[in-house]
Amino acid sequence: MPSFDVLQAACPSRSVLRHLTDRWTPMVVAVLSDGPARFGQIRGRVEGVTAKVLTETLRSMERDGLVTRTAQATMPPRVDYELTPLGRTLVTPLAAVRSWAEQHAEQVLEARARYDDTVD
Amino acid sequence: MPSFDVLQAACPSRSVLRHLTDRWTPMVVAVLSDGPARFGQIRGRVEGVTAKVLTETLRSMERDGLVTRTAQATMPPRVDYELTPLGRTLVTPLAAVRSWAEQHAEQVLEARARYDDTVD
DNA sequence: CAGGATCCTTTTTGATACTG
DNA sequence: CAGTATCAAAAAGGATCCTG
Repeated sequence: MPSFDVLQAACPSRSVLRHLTDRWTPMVVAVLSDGPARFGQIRGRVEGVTAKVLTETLRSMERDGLVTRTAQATMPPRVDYELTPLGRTLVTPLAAVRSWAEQHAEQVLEARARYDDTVD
Repeated sequence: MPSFDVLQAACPSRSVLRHLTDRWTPMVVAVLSDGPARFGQIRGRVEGVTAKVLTETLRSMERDGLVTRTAQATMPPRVDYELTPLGRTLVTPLAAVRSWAEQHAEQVLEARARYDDTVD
């Protein structure tokens, strides 16, 4: 079995890492970790995403095998998204990073203020 | 104490998360987790970064209080970077994501192939 | 060696209007 | 409702040349 290494330029794991760290991916995973959700529900919880970008994010996640998309051709339409088993293995790692951001935001903000203060 | 939530548009933790998921940040953290390193060493291990972008990444990390920068005004100059205590708390979470990317790259690649195959 | 300064290309993200 | 299509803006990233 090949060993993947993100430090290597040509390693495919880089494109995987890239997607995981897309702007909205960690948030979408956070929302879907609570269970399946409809497009509009996701959009409502992830403040600030536009429909277009959310669609792109979900499409990319679907392509990578992280979520499933179930559409019902009713009127109005209803589309449900759900994490796949693979996607679920991502919940913990991404939650850790997201949680780090929330729990250390204060310290980072202070560090920035200090840095910007030292006008050197 | 305020509660930070990345799902909220105006929450400062979003900009923190944004930086953590910058293209090169997880890789730089991975390299520095082995101990302090010089600019050139980091650049050598993180394949593909240009000096300009690596400088920007390190500067941003320094501003956020994640690394320290120690310059020696010798000729040629020597600059060492090292994770701060705060930066060190980031090693595990980021390593988990990076590790996920490496360990599931194969599955993701397969999922992509399947998706692209289904030309629907 | 470690960068700063410029210029430029690519990638992402967003605003808006429209549709099955 | 859940998108798509277009257009525009911004941001990130990169190539190249220069310097203490």
